[in-house]
Amino acid sequence: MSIKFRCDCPVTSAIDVLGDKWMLVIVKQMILDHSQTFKDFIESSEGIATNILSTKLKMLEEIGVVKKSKLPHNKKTNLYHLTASGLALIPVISELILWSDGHLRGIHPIIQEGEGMIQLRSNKQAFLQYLEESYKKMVSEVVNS
Amino acid sequence: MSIKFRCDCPVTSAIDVLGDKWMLVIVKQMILDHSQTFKDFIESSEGIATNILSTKLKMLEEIGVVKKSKLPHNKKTNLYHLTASGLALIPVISELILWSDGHLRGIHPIIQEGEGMIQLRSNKQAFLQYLEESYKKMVSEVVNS
DNA sequence: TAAAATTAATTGCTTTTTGCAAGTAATATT
DNA sequence: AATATTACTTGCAAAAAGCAATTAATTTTA
Repeated sequence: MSIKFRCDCPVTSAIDVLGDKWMLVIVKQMILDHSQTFKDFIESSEGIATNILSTKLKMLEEIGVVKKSKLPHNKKTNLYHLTASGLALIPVISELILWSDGHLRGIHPIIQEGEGMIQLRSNKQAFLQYLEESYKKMVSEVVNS
Repeated sequence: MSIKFRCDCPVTSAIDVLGDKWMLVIVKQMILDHSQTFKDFIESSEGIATNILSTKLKMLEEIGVVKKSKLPHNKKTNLYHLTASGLALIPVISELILWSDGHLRGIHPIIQEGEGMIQLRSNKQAFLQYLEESYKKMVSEVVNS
């Protein structure tokens, strides 16, 4: 099924493909938690259902954010990794973290204040680079095994 | 109706309140188009239905992103303006523009390349400041009339 | 000042999306 | 060979989104 775009606005178009309850959450799990298998996503704290995960991973592939692969010796486990387009969502994810940190605590006080958030606050650019590099390193380690 | 948060992750929490087809589109219309009345939002190119606009404006108020007001001499027209929390979404909106610009043209070639996008590419920080200042100026001009 | 138009909604109904529970099929482990 | 794991699919229920029509208050115009 092809994607329906409402208009030519870049913001609206991004929301047409990523604006639902799950697409960016899955991308976040990849960037921050290094989730890469179906099981990894299922086990994370948001509790996505298997049918929805299956659908959303296909959509992420379709829009070019995620690439599916397998390791040569394992015919069962699929690996889902971010493409360049997926890695380019790191700044979007980071700005959402900063916004929640600054403006959502009033109505949702338990938002975590992890090491990542502290680093992001003090040096955004360095943190963006760290996320990208550590993700790429993880992928290369998994693929060379 | 109170908001349901899935967990303590700042990204997921932001998506719990803003992650649907309309919330950030409405915020975008305020930031980029200076939409402020019910009619302004209805007339913009995304074509939101009146019942959905009504619901979403209430949600934006509830989470503190928007404030509703009236001018003293006009009892009919409501004005919807961004709060500090709403203005703090400018970086999120800007990163969505940059991502669409760089990674969505392959599947959606008609994405506009306006003056704003060119400025955003060449000097992000200056453009963020310009958006905030011009929005604040618009509000103050409307309120002093 | 009465009629028409505008603004900001609400209501009823249909379609689409999301979510749950159960089941399945292939592969891997014990 | 039996059991467990991974990655799904299917059927059904609930929630959200969307359309069309209506409403009520206010403002404009004739």
